[in-house]
Amino acid sequence: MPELPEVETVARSLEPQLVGRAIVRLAKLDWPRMLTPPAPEFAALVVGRRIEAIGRRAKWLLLSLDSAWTMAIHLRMSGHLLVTEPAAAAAPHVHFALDLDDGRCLMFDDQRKFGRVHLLDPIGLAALDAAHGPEPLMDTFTPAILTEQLRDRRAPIKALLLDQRLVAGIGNIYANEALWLARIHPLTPGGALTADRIACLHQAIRTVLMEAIANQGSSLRNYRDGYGRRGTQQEHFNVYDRAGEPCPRCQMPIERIVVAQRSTYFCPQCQTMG
DNA sequence: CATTACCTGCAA
DNA sequence: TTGCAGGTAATG
Repeated sequence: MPELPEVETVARSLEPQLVGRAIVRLAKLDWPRMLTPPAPEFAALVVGRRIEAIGRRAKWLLLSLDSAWTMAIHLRMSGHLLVTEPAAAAAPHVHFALDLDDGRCLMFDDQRKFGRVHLLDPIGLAALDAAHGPEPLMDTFTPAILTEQLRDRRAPIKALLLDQRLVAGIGNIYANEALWLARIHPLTPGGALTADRIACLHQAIRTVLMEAIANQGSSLRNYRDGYGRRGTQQEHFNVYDRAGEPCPRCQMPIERIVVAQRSTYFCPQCQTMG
């Protein structure tokens, strides 16, 4: 469910609740395959440790412990994290919970069980970092870098935007929204985009992600922040999940096609291949 | 490269 | 009953 803006919102909402807290117990684990390493080793490495900082890389949440280890959490499609009273860990989709030293509990609720929690040493953390492309909201993401990434690529630009090795953190919603904003047809081969269109796309990616963060992300089904609050960006979608509705720019009905096995929404009039 | 698998729940 | 859902890894 969450893309970069949602994960960023979760990180910011968890920070005041978790930084400085110590982990006192692995309180629940009813879906063991979500955890690496396995529970006994995991518990031995985290119990008694303090959470020093919370960050994000791509769609991964990173909890730095006061040791060499980092807890890396991926919410995948339906996961969310909450800090609340320990009794709430009994809820049916809470698969993992850590008791904290303030009497509260960090819990991972995940209906579809795709989410993952990994404990990484510095080498593992470096590998995670290296597996992803530039962060689109950092200065390292430039039109020149994007041009480099798209050179000679024949795949549709929509598919390329979902590839985390090209640019980190974009998912299905914001790929659709960024292409609409840049007026680019989702089937345009990546390598066929001209320099000015790539510059436009670069700016569009940053704009849609920053706007979504300002609205605490999009809550369609499961997404909530670390306090259980919904985002409001879903109220501002221009094309996502709006097949048949008029394009906000030209009134032509939005179309739905499938690209890279994902629903793709676009305006057939104002989004072009060239 | 494109399928398929991983899971559950909801709406058509 | 079928298809679809904010993601990615593992297969052909």
